[in-house]
Amino acid sequence: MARGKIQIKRIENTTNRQVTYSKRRNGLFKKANELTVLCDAKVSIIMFSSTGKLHEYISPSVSTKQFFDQYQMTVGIDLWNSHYENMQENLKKLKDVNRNLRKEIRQRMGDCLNDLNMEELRLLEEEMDKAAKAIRERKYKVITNQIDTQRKKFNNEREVHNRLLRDLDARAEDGRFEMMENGGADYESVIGFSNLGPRMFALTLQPTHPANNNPHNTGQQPASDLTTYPLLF
Amino acid sequence: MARGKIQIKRIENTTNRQVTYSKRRNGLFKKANELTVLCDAKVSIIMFSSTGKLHEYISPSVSTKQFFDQYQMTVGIDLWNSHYENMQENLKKLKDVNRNLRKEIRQRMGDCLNDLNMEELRLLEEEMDKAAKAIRERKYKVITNQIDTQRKKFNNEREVHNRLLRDLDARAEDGRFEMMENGGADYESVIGFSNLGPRMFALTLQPTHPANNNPHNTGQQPASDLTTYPLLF
DNA sequence: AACTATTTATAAGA
DNA sequence: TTCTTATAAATAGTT
Repeated sequence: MARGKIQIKRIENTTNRQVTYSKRRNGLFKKANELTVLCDAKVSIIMFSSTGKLHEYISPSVSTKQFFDQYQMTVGIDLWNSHYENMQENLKKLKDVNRNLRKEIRQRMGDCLNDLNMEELRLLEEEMDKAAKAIRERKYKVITNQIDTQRKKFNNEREVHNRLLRDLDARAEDGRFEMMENGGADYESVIGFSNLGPRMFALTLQPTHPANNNPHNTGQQPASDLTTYPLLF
Repeated sequence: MARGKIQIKRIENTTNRQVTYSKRRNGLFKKANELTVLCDAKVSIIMFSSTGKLHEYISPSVSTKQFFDQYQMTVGIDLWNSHYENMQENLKKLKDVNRNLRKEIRQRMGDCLNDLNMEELRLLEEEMDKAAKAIRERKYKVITNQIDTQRKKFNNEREVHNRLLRDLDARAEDGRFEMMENGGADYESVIGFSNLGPRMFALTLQPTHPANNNPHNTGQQPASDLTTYPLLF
């Protein structure tokens, strides 16, 4: 446009091309800015040189993102929706799977049986029976474990108790000897005390089955269950 | 820039501003296009007028989305990351819910019972019993519906059959009279035919219970169920 | 980068 | 809106 007209076609000389790019880019940005000011417009220019270098002009008081957002709103198309199409697809699939799982649960709870045919109902019933059996077995196992724990705890306590009683007994014997040496002053009380030991001992050891006397177990399961304990340990 | 220099500041006259916007916009786009061709560059111009109108220039052979993508890559910031993160969060939540649903189903199938405590097991068993009952009831209803349908079908067929037999019988009677008049030429075949009617009739009507002779029902349910049909209709 | 002859853009008017 | 045109601005080629 000066010192000779030029054809509007790719400039083959690289240096020349880059110089022109630089000059005209500045010209473009200057014009854009003038337009912004004169006409109260918002302008965004983004350009990549042939070497891939980025240059950008944007009217003051606007961000690139705001520009994109406004652009999308105006055009009415979500440009980066395609980015998320895959994800959106996944999301949809998951929701579907979810819905089906919920339906299956409802069927296993006895609802929504209307769209099952005879064969499906039969299979479901079979599965339910099998599952119920497994659940009962598991419940039984949990019970027996609890009982086992209690039994061990009780055995341990009994052991301690026995030892204490034996100690007590021994001391009572010693006490009797002491009393005899001292005369009958506190005799009665000592007799009472010494007799208490063996009686308690008998009471505590009498039950041959440990669980019968365990307060933690009483009421937790029916009496008939107790007869099976020996088989379980 | 002609017929007098102007100040680069907002043009207050609206018409004037809009005219200038239009003229300069064309100028900008022309320059952008020249730049594209001359320097082998990619240029995107998006502008909004003060009235909100959108105008866009983009170098040929590039889409706006490609431009945005390249812009993001070059700038190194994902402008729509927040979109993405939100979606990812949703995806994760759905997967979690999904996992829990699957677990619940497994529990209702009798697996994965280990992390249920006594009370949970008890509740589950109760639910299973209730569900099993509902399923059995539904199954029963489906059976009775099937039987009802078959019964109606059979009744209809029997009705048609009876009518056919009556017609046949009547015709056979006429035929016999005709034969007697004609002499014994085709006598045997006519006798055979005429006898077939009543015999078929007897065979078909003999069973007092319709379902017993219905081929669609045989094998679908045990014989004992058949005795209940009269109660169901 | 700076210069400058020339082309191009455009403000104002029609 | 478009055309015209005088003039401002941009810029190709040169230094």
